[in-house]
Amino acid sequence: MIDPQASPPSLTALTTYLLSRTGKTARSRLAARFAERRLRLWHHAVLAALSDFGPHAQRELAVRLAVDPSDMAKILDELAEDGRVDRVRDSADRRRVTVTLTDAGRALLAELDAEAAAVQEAVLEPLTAQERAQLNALLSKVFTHLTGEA
Amino acid sequence: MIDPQASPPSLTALTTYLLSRTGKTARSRLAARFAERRLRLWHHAVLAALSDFGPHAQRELAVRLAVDPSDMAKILDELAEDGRVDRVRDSADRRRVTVTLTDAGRALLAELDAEAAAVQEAVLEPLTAQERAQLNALLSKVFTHLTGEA
DNA sequence: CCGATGTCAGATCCACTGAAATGA
DNA sequence: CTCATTTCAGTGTATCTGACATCG
Repeated sequence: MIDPQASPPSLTALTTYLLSRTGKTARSRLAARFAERRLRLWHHAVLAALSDFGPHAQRELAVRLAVDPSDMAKILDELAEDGRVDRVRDSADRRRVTVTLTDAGRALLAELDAEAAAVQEAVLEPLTAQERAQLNALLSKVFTHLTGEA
Repeated sequence: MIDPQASPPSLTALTTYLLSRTGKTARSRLAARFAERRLRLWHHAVLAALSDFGPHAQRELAVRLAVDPSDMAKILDELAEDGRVDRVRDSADRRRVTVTLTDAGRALLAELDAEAAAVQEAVLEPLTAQERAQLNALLSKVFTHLTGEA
């Protein structure tokens, strides 16, 4: 019986193929966990951005995360509904809305970070600590290259 | 002026986040090239599997590539329409269809392989040959782990 | 059982509205 | 001061894809 899982060698020889496949698996595993909370990966990204960089105008958030502004509005709707973020109309420029992380948002972020760490642990399980550090360094180089050139 | 591209550090510290992002970029770049030929990534995967392993029953192809059998039918429709594969009814078991790569299919595969190599070169550009080998080895470990456990 | 067709949900993208600021 | 233009948040929609389900 042939192993039905065996991928074509000419594809697995491609580093970008491995990158796509493993990345997709990691992504979908985390998405499945978030879905149990009725959340998506963007919710995590938004909370992380607010935590790392402080309050944002809504549009800045969209630009920073490379999300369509219209989609950002929906994401923030959902977060605001559960009290994870505050949306405050700017008094100087009344078109703008400043988005702030609430305590409940910080609490949620901590939980989502833990989920992400758990998924990462499962995905990188066969690697030693040193190998994980290597992998992270290599991917960082590639990531910086890709985001910087655009 | 704040760099609008800067991703949240708490996300870029996650190896799985880097995996997802770089994998998605690589995937979508290649998909964009294929789209100019009115092809998708699955077409490449199917041709590669046929080239690596020889003729398949349609269902084996679907299992091997982890594609839903109903979706495999559509992919093969499109490849057969352009004469890239032959679908032959098995004379012994007339329910089964054996899929074979044609010469035109082999020619297309060579072109798609070249496209994939070009995208990979662009993505991995900042890495030395040694680093690329390291990255491939690490990802192979992770990939084998992920596909083997499921 | 196998292949084919159809349906559904999710994500991305794009066009548009209304309010508010800006500048000629 | 007025009018055209631009920017912003928010709504709605078109499209594409992948997963699923039903039919022959």
